[in-house]
Amino acid sequence: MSRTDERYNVKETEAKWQKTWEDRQSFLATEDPSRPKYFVLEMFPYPSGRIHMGHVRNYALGDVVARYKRARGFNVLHPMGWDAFGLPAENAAIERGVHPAKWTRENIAAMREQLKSMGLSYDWSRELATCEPDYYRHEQKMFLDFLKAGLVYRKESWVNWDPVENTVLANEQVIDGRGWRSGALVEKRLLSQWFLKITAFADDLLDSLQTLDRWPERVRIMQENWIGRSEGARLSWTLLGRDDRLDIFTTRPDTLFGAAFLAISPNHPLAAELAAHNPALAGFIAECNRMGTSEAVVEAAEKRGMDTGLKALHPFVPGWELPVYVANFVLMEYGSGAIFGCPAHDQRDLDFARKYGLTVTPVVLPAEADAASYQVGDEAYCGDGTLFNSDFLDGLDVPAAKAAAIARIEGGKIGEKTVNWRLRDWGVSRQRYWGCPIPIIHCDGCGPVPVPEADLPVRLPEDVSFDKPGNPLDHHPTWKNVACPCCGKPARRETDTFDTFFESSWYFARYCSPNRADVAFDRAAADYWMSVDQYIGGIEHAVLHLLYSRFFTRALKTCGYLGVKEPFAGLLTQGMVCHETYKDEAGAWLYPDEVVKGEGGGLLHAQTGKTVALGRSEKMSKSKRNVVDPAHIIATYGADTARLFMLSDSPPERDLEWTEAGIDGAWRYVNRLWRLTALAVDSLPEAGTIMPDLGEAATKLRRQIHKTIAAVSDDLDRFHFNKAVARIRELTNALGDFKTESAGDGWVLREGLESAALLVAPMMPHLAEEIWQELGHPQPVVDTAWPLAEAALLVEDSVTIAVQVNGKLRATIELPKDCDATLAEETALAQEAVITAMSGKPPRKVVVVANRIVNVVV
RNA sequence: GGGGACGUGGAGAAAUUGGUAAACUCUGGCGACUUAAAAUCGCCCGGCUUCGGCCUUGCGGGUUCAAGUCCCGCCGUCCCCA
Repeated sequence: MSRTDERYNVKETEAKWQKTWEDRQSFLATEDPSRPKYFVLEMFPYPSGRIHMGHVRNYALGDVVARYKRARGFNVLHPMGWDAFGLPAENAAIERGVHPAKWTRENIAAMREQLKSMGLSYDWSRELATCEPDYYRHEQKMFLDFLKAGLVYRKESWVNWDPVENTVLANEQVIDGRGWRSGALVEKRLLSQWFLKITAFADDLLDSLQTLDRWPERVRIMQENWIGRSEGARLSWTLLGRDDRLDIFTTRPDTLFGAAFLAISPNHPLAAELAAHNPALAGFIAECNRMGTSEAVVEAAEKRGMDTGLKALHPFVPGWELPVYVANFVLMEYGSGAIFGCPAHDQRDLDFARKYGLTVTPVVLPAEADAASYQVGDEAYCGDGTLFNSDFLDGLDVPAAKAAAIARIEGGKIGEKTVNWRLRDWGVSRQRYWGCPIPIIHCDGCGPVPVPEADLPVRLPEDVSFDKPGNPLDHHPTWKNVACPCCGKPARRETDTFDTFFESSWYFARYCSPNRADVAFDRAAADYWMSVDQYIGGIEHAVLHLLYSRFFTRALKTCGYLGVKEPFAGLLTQGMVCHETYKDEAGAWLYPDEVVKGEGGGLLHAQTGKTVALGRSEKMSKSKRNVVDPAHIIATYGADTARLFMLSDSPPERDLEWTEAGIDGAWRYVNRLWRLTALAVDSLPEAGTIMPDLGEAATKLRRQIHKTIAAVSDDLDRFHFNKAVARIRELTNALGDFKTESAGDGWVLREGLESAALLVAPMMPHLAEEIWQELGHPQPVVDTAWPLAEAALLVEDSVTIAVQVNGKLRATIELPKDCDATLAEETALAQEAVITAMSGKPPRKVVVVANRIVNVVV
């Protein structure tokens, strides 16, 4: 049997190299101050039980970066772990009677095997799972340290309460106002909850975005909007007939002379007070509270209000009384929960004024408008202009008027310039079992008391039952009954657990010293590895996870845990993996493997033979059944093929279209490169032979080899993986077409195959190792340095230049590189096609761009 | 409503600072090998053409010797605030 008849044995080969790497401990990371470090991290998965294509893409991308940086001489840290707390485990417990801990640990074991089959270069000795006490004990300590540092407080806050399940629901578990499982109408309840003071760092979280120059612009913009800094003024108004005053926040103090009303939130204390004696108002407030209070709902809803009968006195105009409304579009959480309305220059205020017949006085005059005739119709004017109708502000532009109004406010001691934030403090209490216990004990005498550090961790009891609705920690017979650490009297443990974003806010740093039991971080190790040099994951975490982690890192720095304040120096947000969708005649979704191609090219149901309707390509999701199981793909084609497909065609930040044809194409390439090597290897000179004299064709191929090395290196540096793949394929095509006729030819072919193996190794590590070994190298690729391009081969001595006449391509000419402009011009003008195109006219101008183009203008 | 991204062949996509549009791949077509098929290999594949060329990067303008790339105005799709 000749070697060409052999097939590439994926299964054996991939298993062999995975074992080799493991035996050699190739990816074990240790601190080594003599080498530059590189910390590359992919967002750790929730252990749902099986990996999906999104994981495959994420981890394939990360592994390319890790292996490439390793080959380039960096000391690489590339760890993996499990975001192991969360609701699905509790759902499994309720639905299938399996304990969350068992369910989670089994899922982790299954997914670990799946990840290992991908051949990823993780240091598995650093693996962590957030549900284990040796992980979460440290975050209980952090919480207590944050408490000492004044970064934690307790306050009452509204939650979604499911009265049937006796439990709190996350916003996404409330569908059309009802609990997702029970279907019961959700109630709002006030609960005492713990908050982390993320707003204490609002300024720095915003300003430091500018230093994150290796983050995508759009993620920075999203965070900027989320933090939402706005400058304005706090202003307190006198209320007629009352001793107290009403504080409002405004970003437009310049428009105070256009004020028509004041409005307070339905949840404002003043509203509650007035409603006590006013049933109509109480009814209106109740109605407002049935509507959601999110900004989105408020924006969309009709602007409605009710006059309280109260009057407020204008701060600048004696005797000017304004009505005070309760209005549904004023949020208690923003500013002070009260505003003044200037209808002419704010759309919401205008809608409101028109509805309730309030006066609309314009005070900002647009540049071209006439002061005498200017009026505001259905659209408020929010642009720049000159103040009028405004007493001491008349004639000023908007910024100057703001400053002048604030100066007058401050002078009168009725308010001050202030900055307001959209960002709210982070409520971390969850009324859930499967999470990290909050280390607090409630004592009737002493109040909430921190668990003494010596008693940490507060372990989650495993002997719980999910028979009853509600939080199992609450109805555990003994767990919550403890003595107060202060007075020793009977007290109760906090039964709330942390939001699971808590665990993911510091896991990256834990990888630096995951096995230290006594401390969360070994300072020397953390100082060496942090920050993460490249973080890779989905755009869906652009705001919450990334912002919480940035906050947490700052809080940890404040408490002396870490030396850095930014967790992630570089960020790559990958696109989704999409697939076509299919529906049968009844309109039910079909899995891709239920669909076959018919004779005429139409789609048919594999079993019934009935027509299948093709839908648009969408993100793979269980509900639309447009999913392909990575395990099946890897079992059939191998990890390298799956990885190659993930990296080919689309740039990483864009969505990727999964196709059967595409995976076939990747599979063909794997075999092609293998076959090319297997076929050629016997006729090649030994590895390490000195370069003989080369013929013209061999020299040309060498140039291409070294240009490819340079280009692929550059592509990988910039995460242009699809371009890198294209260039390696181009090189492979050239190697396949190359005819070896002399010893020199064989030498260059070897150089080409070796280069292809090394270049492709970050993407297809198993195949690369196999080829590399086949080519006679005893040392694996994983311990081989990245190839370097010979600079002399990157420069061409002649270049092809385009010749245009009036901007239209007429000829191409071959010229020595960097040649004289005169030579270029003369050669260009001598071209027959150029002469024809000029049709006898003399050139008016000739533009010569060296090594690129000659443009003749006639 | 506000903020952002994107729009290039039948499809995914390439195209340093404005400088030869469509690299690489998929699909499709033709052919070779084969008893046949698979696999593999070779050729073709934006449109029109009087075979000289002409047109073509969502649409309409503009700047420039030169625009996929820059500017202005539209249209469409997607994402975030949610």
